[in-house]
Amino acid sequence: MFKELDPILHSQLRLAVVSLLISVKEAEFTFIKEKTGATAGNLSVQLGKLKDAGYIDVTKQFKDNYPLTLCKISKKGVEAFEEYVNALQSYMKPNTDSKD
Amino acid sequence: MFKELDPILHSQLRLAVVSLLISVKEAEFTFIKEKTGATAGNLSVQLGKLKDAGYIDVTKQFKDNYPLTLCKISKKGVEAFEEYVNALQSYMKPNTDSKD
DNA sequence: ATAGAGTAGTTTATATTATAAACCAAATTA
DNA sequence: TAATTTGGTTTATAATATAAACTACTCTAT
Repeated sequence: MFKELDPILHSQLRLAVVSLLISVKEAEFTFIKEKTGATAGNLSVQLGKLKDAGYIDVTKQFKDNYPLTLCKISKKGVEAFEEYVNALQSYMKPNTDSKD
Repeated sequence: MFKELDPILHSQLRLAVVSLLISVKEAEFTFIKEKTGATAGNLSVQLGKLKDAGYIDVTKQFKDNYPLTLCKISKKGVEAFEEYVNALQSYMKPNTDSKD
């Protein structure tokens, strides 16, 4: 009846990050922070979880002497997002009676 | 850019309950338990939260000597659900560039 | 050269949430 | 009348999310 919702994506911030990365392909830590309105600490933790899950690739560099964290969505991340969106349909369209 | 997701509904079980109640109008505790696959304890807690939020109405009766808990979606619940689904669109359709 | 403020994050501690286990009250069955 | 079952609730614990504090630098002004 109701599909499982990937717990990695069922988090407002992580979902926003993945959603954002799907549209922009690559983004800096601070850019994501601004767009999502997250605090740096929270974002740091959630990016770590997305990385651990293999949903994003994180590369750390230096730019103009400052540390720079770049994030990219992975194939697995795109697939998980699509699957998550698909699962949500089962909650949003309650009367799609496909024999439970 | 990303809309807030109502924390009351941003829970797999509570969302399933509300989704279910929107389609059936009224349901018994055990029916909801079966349909959602939740444990009784968890369901009891989450129904309490939905009730406290005013999203559902809970009436307790007796039927054939046994206690019977009936749940109905409220107007507020329907509205919150619609608002939640609407908010989700901002995550699912990342390129709907409506000036952040 | 060094104190103060700013950048870019990470770590840690705390609050919140979800879940499971234990419990309660009554009814049914053996 | 002693299990067992029904229909839950409460409580304890595990998992998650978030904020606050901290690290490690860099830049600027004195």
